[in-house]
Amino acid sequence: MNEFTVVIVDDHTLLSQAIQAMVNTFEKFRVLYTCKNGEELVRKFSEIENRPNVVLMDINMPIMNGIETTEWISKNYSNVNVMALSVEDEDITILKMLKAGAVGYLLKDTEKSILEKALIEIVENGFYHTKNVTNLLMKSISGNLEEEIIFNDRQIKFLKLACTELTYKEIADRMNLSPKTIDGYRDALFTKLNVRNRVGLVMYAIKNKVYTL
Amino acid sequence: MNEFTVVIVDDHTLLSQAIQAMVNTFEKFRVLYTCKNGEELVRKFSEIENRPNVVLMDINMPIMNGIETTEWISKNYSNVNVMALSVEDEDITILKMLKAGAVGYLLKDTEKSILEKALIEIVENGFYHTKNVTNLLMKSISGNLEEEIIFNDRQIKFLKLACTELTYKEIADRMNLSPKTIDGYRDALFTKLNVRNRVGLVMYAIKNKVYTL
DNA sequence: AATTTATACAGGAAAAACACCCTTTATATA
DNA sequence: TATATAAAGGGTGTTTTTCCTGTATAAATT
Repeated sequence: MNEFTVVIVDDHTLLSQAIQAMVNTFEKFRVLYTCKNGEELVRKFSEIENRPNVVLMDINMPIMNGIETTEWISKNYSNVNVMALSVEDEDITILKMLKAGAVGYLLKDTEKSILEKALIEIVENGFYHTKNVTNLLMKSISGNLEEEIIFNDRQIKFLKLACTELTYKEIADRMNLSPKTIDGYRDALFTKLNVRNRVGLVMYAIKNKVYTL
Repeated sequence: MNEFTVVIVDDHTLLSQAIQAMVNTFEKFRVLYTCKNGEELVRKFSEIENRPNVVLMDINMPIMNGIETTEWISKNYSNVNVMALSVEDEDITILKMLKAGAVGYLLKDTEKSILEKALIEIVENGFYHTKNVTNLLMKSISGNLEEEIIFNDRQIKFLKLACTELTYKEIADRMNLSPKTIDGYRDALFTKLNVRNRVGLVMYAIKNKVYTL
């Protein structure tokens, strides 16, 4: 009997267990165990000999998120297939997961039958891509994709503080820098992010999860 | 054979179907059908004679959200029990659901066994409250709870515009008001929301979903 | 009829934010 | 070794924001 094994990583226990129940109804698949976050998966991988064929990976998780975890799996267990299972359909997030090594990306509002089909495709062909993801990949190779903006540590720290009610002077104090330096940081980010004022910074930070509510 | 019926309302199809599979494994319960949002539930309630004993209700949904839907059910079908099933553990949200008539509030990171227990409690006793919810209710009656802040239409419009990169002068234009009036709106909200500056307004608006990203 | 309450708006001052241009000092890198 | 390049920060000026106090008017209450 040819049965494939699945591990589910999601911090929402109920969803995790519900998906488990669902996957276990699929003829060819069986759930080995579930994890609440990436850290738990790393631990289980070292404790348990039996490695799964497929990992169903949520992205937004505390401690160690889906992208980091996928990178870790790709690096250490390249024969384990990771399929992302997320509510986010932001291009950048999807690309990050694919770059991290995910071989599929499903939204949480897909049908049961699609999940089964995707799992089968993955174990048979090594990947499953929806139309959306394929289009995204096409956009990506043709360069029609705004590339990810990279920040250094200080910029991130500044951006986070800019999302508080502190004045720039107070931010300078917190970062042990001259207010003039903060001026520079701000102006550079205005240009880089193409925004006019602090509200633009705040919105960017929130939308791109630099600042978490 | 004494079987209770359940309806699931959630816009994430996969979760919806997975919970369905899970609930169907509970001895005493059977899922009648699932809905993607409140509107669909209203339609199904009018089309299908058989009404469920319990509705498992997500809160964040497009078109008609969990709170509105719960209100509708409470008003029109008081014998149908609504249990909220959400990722949000904000006091205000929970209270809104309870006020709307929900007889239980479970977070999505609870255990399968808790869900079953909650369902049994609800059909047997009419409610199921976790420790968190009970504590919240206690806080509520003792008045140790910051009450919900109410805004009028113009304040909401202003608050939304304050979340954009427009200056107050530009906001005044959009609202066909004098910049000085906008000054007044702003200052009143600063006091009301207890914030120092525009970032405070923006953060409040986002956290309380006055402004949607 | 008198009083409160809400709404719109004015003037003015001080603080903060924004814009631009320029210098120094490391650290790479061609 | 000459030359970028990145990071910190000074100078100056304008605009915007923030914080006051105060007025007028209409609607709602007492």
